[in-house]
Amino acid sequence: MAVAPPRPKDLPLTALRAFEAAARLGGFAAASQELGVTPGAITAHVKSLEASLGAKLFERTARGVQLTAVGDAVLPGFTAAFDGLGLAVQTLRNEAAPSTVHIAALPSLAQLWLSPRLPALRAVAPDISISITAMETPPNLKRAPYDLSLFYGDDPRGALARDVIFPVCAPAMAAKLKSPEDLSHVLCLSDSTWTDDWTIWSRAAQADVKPRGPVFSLYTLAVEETVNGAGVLMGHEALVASHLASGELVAPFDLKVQLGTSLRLWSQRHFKSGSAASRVMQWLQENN
Amino acid sequence: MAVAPPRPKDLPLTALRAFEAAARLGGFAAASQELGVTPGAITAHVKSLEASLGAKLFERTARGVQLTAVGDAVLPGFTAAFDGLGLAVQTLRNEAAPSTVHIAALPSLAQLWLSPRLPALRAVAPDISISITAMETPPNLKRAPYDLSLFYGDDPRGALARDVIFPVCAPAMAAKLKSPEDLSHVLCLSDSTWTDDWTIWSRAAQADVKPRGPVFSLYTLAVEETVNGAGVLMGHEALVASHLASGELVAPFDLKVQLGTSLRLWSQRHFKSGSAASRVMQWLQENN
DNA sequence: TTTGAGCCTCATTTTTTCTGACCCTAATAT
DNA sequence: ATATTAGGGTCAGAAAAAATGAGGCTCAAA
Repeated sequence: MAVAPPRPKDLPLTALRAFEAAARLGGFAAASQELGVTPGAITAHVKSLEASLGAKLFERTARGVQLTAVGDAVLPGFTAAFDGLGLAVQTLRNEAAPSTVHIAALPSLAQLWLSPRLPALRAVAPDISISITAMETPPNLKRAPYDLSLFYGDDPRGALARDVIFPVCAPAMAAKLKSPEDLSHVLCLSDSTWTDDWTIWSRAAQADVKPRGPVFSLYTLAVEETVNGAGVLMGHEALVASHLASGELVAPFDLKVQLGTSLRLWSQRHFKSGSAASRVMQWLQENN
Repeated sequence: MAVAPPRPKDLPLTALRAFEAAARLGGFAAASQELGVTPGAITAHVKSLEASLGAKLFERTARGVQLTAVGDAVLPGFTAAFDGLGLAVQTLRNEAAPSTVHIAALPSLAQLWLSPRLPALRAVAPDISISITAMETPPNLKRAPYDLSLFYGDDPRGALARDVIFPVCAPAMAAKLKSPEDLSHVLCLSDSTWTDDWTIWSRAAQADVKPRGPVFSLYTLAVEETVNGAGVLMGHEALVASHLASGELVAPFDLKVQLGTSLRLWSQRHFKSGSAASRVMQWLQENN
C-alpha cells in the first residue's frame, strides 16, 4: 500500500468556536463571556486561526474588532453548524436523562415565581427532576444546556402574562399611605435592573412625587426588606403575588401599570409531547 | 450583580466528534482512522462522554461496538452538524486562499493522468496553485480539506470516462504477441487493487489463458516495468494514454473491455463560477 | 487450537488551552 | 487637558485535555 497520507491536520474546533462567537457577538470580550474564558484566550484562538489560514479574520481597532470580508462570508455557515451542534447536544442530554428538566431563569423569577410553584409541580409530576439555574441574562438556548427559559422580555412569544407594576408594602405601613403623595415621606425601594419603575408608575399616577430610597441588586432582597417594613417597593405582579396572597404584603393603591414587557417562558427545541420538558412547560403555562 | 452562574461546562467538542465518527463508521477502530488518532483515544473520549451523560452510547461486544438507542437517536443530528462545520471550514479555507485548489487522487491517477495535464493547466491558469494529495481511498469531502476528488468508482456522477482495460507492452515485446494465447508465454503484470483485470479481459477475449506474473501495489511502478520490457500490463485507458501517445507503450491486441466503473472527478461544495476550483474542474473535464 | 480483529486500561508524554498580570490605544467623561 | 474606561494584545507559566504505547481481554472464524 505504501502511500501514507501525511495528514494535513484540520483546524481546531475550539478555535473555530471562538471565532464564531467573536464574529457573531461582534467582539472578543463578548465572546469570552459567552464561552466562559478570558479575553486572552479568544485572542489567542483567533490569532492561531488567522495564522494557519494565512488571512485576517478581524480588523483590529482600538475600540473593538471588525469582521473582515472573509470572516463575514463564512460566519453564517459556522453559526448554523454550531447551532446544529448545540441542539444535537441538547437532544443527546435529553435522551440520556429523559426525566430531568433544566430551567434558566432570572434570579427573582426563580425564587419568587418558580419556587412557590415547585411543590405543586412535584406533586403532579413526581418522576420529573427539575434543576433551576439563575442568571441575569437569557442564555442562548441553541447553545447553553437549558431546556426552558423564564425571563421578562419584549418578545410576545411564550408570554405568560404582561408585566404589571404597582407599589407594595407591609400591612402596617399601608395605613400611612392614603395618596401617592404620601410616598414622598417613606423610603421607596427599587431594583437596579428596573430603575425606571417608580418614574413610570408616578407618571401614570399623575402624582408629583420623587420617590427616593435604596436600590437593590437582588429583587428578592428588596422584597424581604419590604416585608420587614423597610419601605415601599415597586412590585412586579408575578414577583409579589405570593406575598400578597399570604398577606405579608399589601397594595396600598389601586393603580396598576401594565408595562410593554411580558413574563416569558420559552424553549428552543420542539419537545416530544409527553416528554418531561413539555410537561413542565405546559404545567407552568396552565398554573400561571 | 452578584449572581455568578457556576457555568455547567458543556461537552468537549473533540469527544463529540469522536462519538460521531465512531457511530457513523460503526466502530472505534474506523473512527480512529478517520480522525488520525489511536483507538485508545476514541475509547477515552466516548467513555468520558458516557460518564458525563450518565448513559451508555455503545454496547461493547468482543468484536466491535453497537450503537445504543440513545446513540442512534442523536447520530443524525451530530453528523449533520459536523458536516456543516466541515463545509464551513472548507469555505473558509477557500475564502482565505482563493487561488489554491486541493485535489485528492488515487496515486496512479495523480501520476499518470493528472500530472501530464498539469503543465497545460498551469499555462491556462497561471494564477492558480494546485496541490495534489495521493491516497488509496476517496476522502469524505464534507470533512477532509480537499476541493476535488479524482478516483475510480461506480457512481456515474462526475464521470469523465468509463474505465476501459486492454493489455499494453513495450513495442519490442508486441512483436511476439500475435494472439491472446501468446500471453501464456510472457509475464503478465497486474496491480494489487485490480487483481481481476486479467480474468475479465481474458474471458472477454475468449482466450484460454492463465496469465501469471508479478503483482504491484503501485500501478505507476507496473507501468515503468512494462515500459522497460518486463512484461505485459493490463492497461487502464486513462492511465496508459500518455505512454501510448508517446509510443513507449503499445496495445498488441484490439480488444478493449469496458468496465462498470468510471474515472470520476467530483466535488462536494458548489463553487462560485469563476472560482479557482471550478475553473480547474471545468478544464479537467474538457481536457479529458 | 490458534489467530486476529476490536476494544479496554493505565501510566506517561505531548499538546492544547487558559490564566493572570501588565501594556497599548482611542473615545468619552471630568 | 487630563482621567477614565472599554476593548485588545502579549507573554510566561500553569492547568487541563488529548494522545500514545504497551499489554490484556474476548469472541468468532480459520
